[in-house]
Amino acid sequence: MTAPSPRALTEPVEDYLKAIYELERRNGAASTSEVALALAVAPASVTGMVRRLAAQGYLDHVPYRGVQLTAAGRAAALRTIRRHRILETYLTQVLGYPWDRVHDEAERLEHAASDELIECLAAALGHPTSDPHGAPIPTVDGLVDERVHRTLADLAVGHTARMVRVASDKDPDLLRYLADIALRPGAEVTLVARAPYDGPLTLRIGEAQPIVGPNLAAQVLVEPVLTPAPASAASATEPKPAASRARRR
Amino acid sequence: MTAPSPRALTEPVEDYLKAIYELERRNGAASTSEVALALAVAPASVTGMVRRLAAQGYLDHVPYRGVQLTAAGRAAALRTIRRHRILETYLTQVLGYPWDRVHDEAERLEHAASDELIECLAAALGHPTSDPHGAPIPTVDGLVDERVHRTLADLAVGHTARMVRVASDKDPDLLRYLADIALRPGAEVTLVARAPYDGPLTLRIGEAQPIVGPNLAAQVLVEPVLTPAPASAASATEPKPAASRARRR
DNA sequence: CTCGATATTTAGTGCATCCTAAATTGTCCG
DNA sequence: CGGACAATTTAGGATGCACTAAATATCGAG
Repeated sequence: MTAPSPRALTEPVEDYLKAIYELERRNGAASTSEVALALAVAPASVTGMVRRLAAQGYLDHVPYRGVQLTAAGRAAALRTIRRHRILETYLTQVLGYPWDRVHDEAERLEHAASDELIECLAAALGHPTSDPHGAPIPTVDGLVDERVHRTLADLAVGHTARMVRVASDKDPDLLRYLADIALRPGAEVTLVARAPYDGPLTLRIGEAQPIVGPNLAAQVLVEPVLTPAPASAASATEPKPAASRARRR
Repeated sequence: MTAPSPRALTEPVEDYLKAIYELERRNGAASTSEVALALAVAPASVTGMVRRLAAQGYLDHVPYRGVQLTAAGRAAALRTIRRHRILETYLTQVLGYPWDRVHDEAERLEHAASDELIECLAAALGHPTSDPHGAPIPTVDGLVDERVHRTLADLAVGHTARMVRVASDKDPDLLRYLADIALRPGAEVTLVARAPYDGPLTLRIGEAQPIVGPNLAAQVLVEPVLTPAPASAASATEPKPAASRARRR
């Protein structure tokens, strides 16, 4: 019981935890400025909030070094993510809500909907395990299959996936290139690096030289390849030993 | 254009406007302390908020005298009420959401849902004109049929209605009494007075002496009787000349 | 190993919203 | 008409969360 009350997180708090969770998952660590970028707030604001969240047991903060979610923080983040994805799924599948607005709508509703409503929607949907973008929906007790990534945008740095399809109408040049060199059935891409938040990615396709692509990552569908590289291969969230590129010392 | 931006009302602001609207409709006026009672905040807080809302053109405030919604304020209140009622209807009818929790859920969602989502839900429901409690749902352009009241709780002071049915399991004594003396088919009740917020009511049934009842008003279904008494009989919201018992001078 | 570029934190503020306690005003009764 | 009492407003704070500007720490280059 590090966290105080059961359902008393403010909207900003939920957003911070969610963003930190996502950064940790994708980059292995979350720095002040990355969080600031993700939430579109000033770095100094992040420092302040981080201090408070650390005091409340949602994360560990080593000044000038970075943050790590605690179990409580991860649980809170996952609950918010579950809400978000259930909502997106419901809005899309049941209400036929327009694609381009589903995300923002869910972003606002996720803070207002009760757990009860969310479970009600989940039931109506037949307890889906992934949202319309293919992202996994955490279970009620906070378990996610972290290995499921459906687009390049969801890949963690250092991980490899099998490219499945490139579906987009924008940026036809790069897409043609990708289709040419990479879409031999089952081609594999490895995410070498990524710009701070949702910027361009650096990819290695097969054994070729790494290339830098603009961010159409969300258009490239992939299927995960079990990478032995970075130690852990856990599917749950519990004891996840601070992934690949967190600097020790 | 008295109100500044289109969709930039905070949650507290929407709640204040909604409460003031409801008080104005039911009592003909809204005093600081009634608003405070309705929102469970200190009277001093109401004064402060009222000052701000008046400055922004949502209401007129005569210090020590009370508040009146402006057209802008009424429009904002009605939009929130529309959201609330559409949400309640959807939760109840489509999701089978438990009765006792619909209200609170809608209360939170109404501040987060976009107009677009609300219209989407309304369409899915076939554009209902009243919510599960029988309360009228304002239209998109802010029109309500103020004459529709389905329970005694919705009756304005001074108005008369025909009692239709008493449906409740609690307070059997009073109910039996009501059934005895008042439920001759088509008996009429007039609301003489009501306690500050949702407290007991004073009713006159037919020509009998007024009686004071505890608040089971929500259990007594009524059907409106057009009362000629208080001047206006408008069905819209626009030029509604400050109902019955607002003290002039 | 020192220096500078960059990341991070501290300091000092602002705004929205709430609170309590202390004036102030309005009303109504004798 | 003059209080007394209730309703209301003012004064003075507190909290959450954001911001800017000014320190300060870290890290990679030379």
